[in-house]
Amino acid sequence: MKEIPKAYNPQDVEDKIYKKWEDSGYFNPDNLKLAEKADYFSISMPPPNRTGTLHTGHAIMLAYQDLMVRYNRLLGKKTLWLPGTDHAAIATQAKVEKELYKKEGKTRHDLGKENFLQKVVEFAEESKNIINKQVRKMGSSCDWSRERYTLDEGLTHVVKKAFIKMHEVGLIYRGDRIVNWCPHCMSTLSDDEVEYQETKGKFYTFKYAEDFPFAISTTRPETKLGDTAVAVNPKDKRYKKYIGQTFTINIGAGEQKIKIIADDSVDMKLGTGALGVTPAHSMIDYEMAQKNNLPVIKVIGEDGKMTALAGKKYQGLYVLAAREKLVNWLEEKGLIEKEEEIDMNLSVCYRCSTAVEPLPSKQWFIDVNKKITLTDNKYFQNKSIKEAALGVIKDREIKIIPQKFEHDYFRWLENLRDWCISRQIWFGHQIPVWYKNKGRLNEEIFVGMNAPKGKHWVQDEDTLDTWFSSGLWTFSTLMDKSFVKYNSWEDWVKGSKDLEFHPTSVMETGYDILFFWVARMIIQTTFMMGEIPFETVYLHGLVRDEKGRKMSKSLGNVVDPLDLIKKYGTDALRVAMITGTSAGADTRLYDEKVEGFRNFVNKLWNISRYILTSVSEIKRIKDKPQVKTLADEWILSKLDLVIEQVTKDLDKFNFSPASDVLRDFTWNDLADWYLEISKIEKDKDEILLYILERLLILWHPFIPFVTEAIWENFEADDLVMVQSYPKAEKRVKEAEEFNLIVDIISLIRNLRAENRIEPAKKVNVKLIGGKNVKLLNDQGEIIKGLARIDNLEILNKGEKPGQSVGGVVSGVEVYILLEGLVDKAKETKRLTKEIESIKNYISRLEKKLGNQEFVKNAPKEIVDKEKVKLKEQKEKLQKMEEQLKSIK
RNA sequence: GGGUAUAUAGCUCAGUGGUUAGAGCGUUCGGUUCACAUCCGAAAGGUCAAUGGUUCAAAUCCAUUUAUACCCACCA
Repeated sequence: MKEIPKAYNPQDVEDKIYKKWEDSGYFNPDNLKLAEKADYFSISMPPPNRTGTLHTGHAIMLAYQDLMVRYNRLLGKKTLWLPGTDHAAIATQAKVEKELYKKEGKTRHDLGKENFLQKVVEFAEESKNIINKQVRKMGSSCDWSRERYTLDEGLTHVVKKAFIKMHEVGLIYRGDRIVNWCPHCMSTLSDDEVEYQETKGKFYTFKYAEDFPFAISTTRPETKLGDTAVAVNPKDKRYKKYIGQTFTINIGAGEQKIKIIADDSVDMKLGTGALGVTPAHSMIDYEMAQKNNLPVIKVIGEDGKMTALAGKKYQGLYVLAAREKLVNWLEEKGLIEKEEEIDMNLSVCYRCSTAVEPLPSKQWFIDVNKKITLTDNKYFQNKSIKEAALGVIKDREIKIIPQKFEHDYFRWLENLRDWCISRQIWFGHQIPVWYKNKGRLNEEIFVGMNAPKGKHWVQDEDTLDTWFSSGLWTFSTLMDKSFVKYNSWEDWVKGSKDLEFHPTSVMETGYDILFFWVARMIIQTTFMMGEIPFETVYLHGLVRDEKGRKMSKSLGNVVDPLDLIKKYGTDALRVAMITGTSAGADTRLYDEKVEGFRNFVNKLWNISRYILTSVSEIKRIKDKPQVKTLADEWILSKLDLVIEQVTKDLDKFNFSPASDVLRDFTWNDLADWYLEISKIEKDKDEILLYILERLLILWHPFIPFVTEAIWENFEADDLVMVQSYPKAEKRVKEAEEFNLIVDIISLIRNLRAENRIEPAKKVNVKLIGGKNVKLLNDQGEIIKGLARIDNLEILNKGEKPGQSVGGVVSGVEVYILLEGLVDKAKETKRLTKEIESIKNYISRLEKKLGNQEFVKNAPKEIVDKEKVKLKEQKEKLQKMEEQLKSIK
């Protein structure tokens, strides 16, 4: 007999086990021994950013996905979990820039594009290695042979194809628009990359000039240097007479012509009810300017400083300095009427928290409203991107769990504006567009896979939004890495065997990137493939600290998943993150919680140790062993119920309840009760092994390491990760269960009588579904305190099932209410009560309807309604009576 | 400003119209050489946020209120 350590030590086994898994080749579906017509199950791993290390968000995602993947693999499906990483353009570049500045005091421009990119690539490679090591540490059973990277050759090729195809049908266009500009990253941002911070701001009310007829209000006086109009509400009597007039002012930028325009969107109550229109630096103002044909004057540059158009006095100043200077000047001139402190939301860059500057700029956009028709694509038959992406969720082709997020998804899409996809970043997919004579009148543009022939073609310097490539992730990763042998896109798609795993089965990710990523995958995949990217979206919540706060460096409450793994083991961390939470709900993670599951893992280890060391021979038990006592029958039927419940829960993505059920069975029923019995009633080897074997498989998706480590004791057999999932046997008849309980109670009495259990000690009666036996008097009221078995007269075995077990305590008649597994008594009682209640109701209804006066006088609808009710209740009654009969 | 959640034991959470509302942790008490102190047993602890309504029956459905969280918009 092999020595099994007293306590489970994850550190000793995890790496070894992972290596064993990886060496087995079973992460790769091609190596699974499968039934011929096996279904597939596939998940694309959301690629972690190559920006450093994994955090708890990654850990929870890996735990969920590995759980689903292992479960489906055990079910015998052709299972693929495809790993990879994301280059994360802005994020990665920003990180390297920060390091560079910290270490060498240099900017990317000091290094030059080539040298800088070299550094980024090195950093990204290093990050990848760290990340992949950590993904392994989490026990992820993903197929490393299929690992992909958003910047690898194949994917880059797909990205270009996507751009070109979208351009061809007119979805991608180049245009002048107001974009969100981050002066620090020196790049555009999409609307979703802008965040808001609550800040205190000053709300100034002033006149442009002494002779200007009224004052305007703003929080950003410096932008007023670029004003070309003042907008007022057309209903506003104060200003009606000025509409259409033009005034000339000079606040430092030279002569500015200000036209008074009317616009419904102006709030008459806010400030003076007059709004200075700065077309170049506000989205709304820009729209007004378009409507009214106003000039756009750009007074703030890409570097966040005032431009020449802002006037000599202000040129070159940062916006805040310019603001101060202008306000001082206005004060001197006595033009300021009011200065108020207000709370406002400042737009900031989601990467570097720099204030975002809206700027007019020429960029590439995806048109979300243009209707297009594509051959062989059912989603795009005179449909826009918006409509197609709405349709797949509305038609429930894609299911979102939890469903409440569908609402958010719809609202986001409905309000979606054209998506700006060009970024002024060096690291990423360079836009596949070449120019000749860029910016001149005779400019030529070429869009294609490679540079066109001929001289003087220069490729667009910009790169694509990182989400443009991630949006293609589910299918691009399944296409052959090498496309060289294919002549066309169609050939490539046809020749890529792995596309059999597409659409992927599940997309599991955090709800925080529903818009960023999930929505874009839907958009781009339906467009490129005429296929949905995934069938189900499972969204998990954010991981928070013990107090429910977001983890952040500044709060110092960041939990490193690796620390927890070191302390408690991967299994404990995994199950701690999944238990006690539901889809879309945030999870709190803290030491005590993980510790609790470490204790459980150790418990399972010891249960196994006990069984494996006490049986005479360790072997697999294929068929249900022979039942010798009622305790055997009980534990085996309980196991069946557990299998049934767990399977049902996992199929419905209810992970937490599944682990609860398993834990309850393992700890309360098996360890605390049945193992104790087995010490007295001998000859239970087969049953113990039978249960252990199945229990390990059931637990495996949750806690893969410890289950595999224990499984190693079944030496002759393959890994637990490729066993077949247990199926529930036919449920034993309820009467048997009933008798079983009675017998177990008898058993306890006998044990007492033989002095094998101390008579004074209260007996553990948790055997019944983990619940206590409670005593009721004949009124059905609880007699406080636990049933002392000593005081009970156990019923005869022949007692009719469906009734409580009765007895006498101190002269009072009592009933044991059997809860949990055997709930016949409970169910009977409940049904009887309900039936009585409904009967009562029915008789009242009948009486009412039998009353001629009521039928005559009451409105017809009410009478009809009552009739319908009566019918419904009668049906219900019948159902219940049948139910009651079936129980009896 | 618009929206979406959430509110159940000291804490973290189950409970998806039907008995007497549950679990884990924590607390208190008792035990423990014999698989496990990373253990075992027991107890205490609840106006199910408030109010009103629907229903034969409400923690559960509806409305209002209060509190909290998140998302979106606006930022004149």
